[in-house]
Amino acid sequence: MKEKLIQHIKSALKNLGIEAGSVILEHPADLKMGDYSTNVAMAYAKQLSTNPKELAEKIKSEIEKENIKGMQKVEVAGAGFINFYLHHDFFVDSVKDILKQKDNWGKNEILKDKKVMVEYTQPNPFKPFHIGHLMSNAIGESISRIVEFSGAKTVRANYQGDVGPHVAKAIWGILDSVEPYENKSALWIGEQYARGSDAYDNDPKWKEEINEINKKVYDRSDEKINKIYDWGRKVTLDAFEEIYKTLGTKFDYYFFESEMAPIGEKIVRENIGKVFEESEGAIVFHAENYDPKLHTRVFITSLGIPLYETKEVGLTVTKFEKENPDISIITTAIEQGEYMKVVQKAVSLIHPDYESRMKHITHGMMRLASGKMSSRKGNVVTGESLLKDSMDVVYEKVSDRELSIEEKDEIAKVVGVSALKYSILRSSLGSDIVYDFEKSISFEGDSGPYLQYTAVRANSILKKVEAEGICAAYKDIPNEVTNLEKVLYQFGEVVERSYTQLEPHHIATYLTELASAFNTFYGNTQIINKSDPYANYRIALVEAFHQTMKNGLYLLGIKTPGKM
RNA sequence: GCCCCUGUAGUUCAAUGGAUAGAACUGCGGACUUCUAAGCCGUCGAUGUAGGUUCGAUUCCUGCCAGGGGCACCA
Repeated sequence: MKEKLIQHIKSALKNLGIEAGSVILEHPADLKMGDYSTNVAMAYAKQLSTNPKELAEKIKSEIEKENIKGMQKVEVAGAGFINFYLHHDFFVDSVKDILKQKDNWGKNEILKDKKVMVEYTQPNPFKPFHIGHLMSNAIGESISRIVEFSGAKTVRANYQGDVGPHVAKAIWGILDSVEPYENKSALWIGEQYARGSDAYDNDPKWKEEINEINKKVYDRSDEKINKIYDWGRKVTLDAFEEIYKTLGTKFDYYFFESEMAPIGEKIVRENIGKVFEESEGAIVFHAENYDPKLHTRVFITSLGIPLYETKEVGLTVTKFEKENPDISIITTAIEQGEYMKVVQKAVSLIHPDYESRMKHITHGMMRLASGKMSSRKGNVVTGESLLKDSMDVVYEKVSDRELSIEEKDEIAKVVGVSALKYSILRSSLGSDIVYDFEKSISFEGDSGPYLQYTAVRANSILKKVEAEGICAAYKDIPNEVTNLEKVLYQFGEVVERSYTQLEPHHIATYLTELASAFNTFYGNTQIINKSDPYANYRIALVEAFHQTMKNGLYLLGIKTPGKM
């Protein structure tokens, strides 16, 4: 409808002798002011040195001549807004359409035949999976699904730091531990990392030991260290895999720093003199020569060790060579922002055709309401513990319901994950998220569980309807159009907007509005009522709502439970 | 010092240059007791600051203030 209407407005303008570049069509904040609204009259009034209201009236009569299907009336309001009111048939048709499209409802073809690679999560073996990884995962998974809904083939990638000082610190802790390591968990390895990290900062002797281990990890010259390394890498990666399963992520690629280092190093060395330069014994990139806002970074140290920058070069080139994506998206915290600009500039000089295809999405950092997180103080909130706490709260809430233990476990998992994911995805990506367990993991109001709960209420109506053998029909339609209908059809537009801005929170905001509209409808209307001729249409409406909520939650990476 | 991000109600967040700046939580006040009350209805309450551009600015530009991040061998 939106595109069609824009075309009609453009041709109306053309008839009036105005060549319109872009036409802005929006949904008025208040549904009373129409279903769509445009400001073109105000925008072009000056150009024609005419009164916006008069121009609006002219445009209105041009549009009325067209007799657009599904349009009930056109009005001029305010300073010169043209408001469009859709016909009841339009809403009924969109409900029908939703039930026809089912799981495909909301998809578009913006990225038809395109391939998009999304890299996210990036936890490091030997270190805990912390809240930041949870954030990146929630955002990256949602972006992946939004891109998928926009018609692209999505390739999910994870990039993990399996070499470097953090590994040496953990191994130092493991070696230093009096207990045998063989049956220990990823959690325990995380604790050893914290001890090693502490040791590194507090005693030059230990620092020296850890540096020594780091070298051995690189060149694999020490049998004992190799054994611990292989064991620890597996244990932590397996633990991450469990978390991905809970979160609902399945990666197509796992890239490791150990593999990217030699690839990147080769590329960097081949481009010395062209892109990179030698300076004080190190290989550096003077990005400020290309963009004054960027800065110089070291890519290979004076000791010849490739840094993170170099590995990133290797990773970027590897991604393009393996999959040749039309768009390559990376999701990380904002702290990587400036760094990434420099690296991407360097890559662009080597491969100009990659430049416009690389996108870096940054999100804020998650911080604790009660002071800073620090691995040394031991007040790190790991992703696992957070997930577990959230699930425990849900389990407690459903404990007295008549459900089997398996059902309760599943609900705890699905709703617990939802509470967390929603609290991350509800806000735009720019700002930090202050994590306060009591407040941030909310189960009422603006929250994931609220959306799920609303879907569950709809689902139980549908289940009952099915049992009683009543079905959806469009024969008798109530006179009044509900807000629910006015919100439902907008879903597809919201998905498009989420993609063009790469902002999942638009979905979250929309779903909350949708749930609220449904709950109002639910509270005021008895839906199952055999003596009510409108009952069949209302059932269709409930079904359309349930489908839309389910598809929307999917885009947030959240499952829709049947009961809760 | 330079660069990037962010400042909206008591709190956590929305608002594609537009109409009376929306929600949620909290506070206060209600309804029904029916298909799940994790729900519904009402109410109190906000654009950091000073300019500029515009018919119109929370949104764009500039200065200032505040918070976070980054700036040569960590990742």
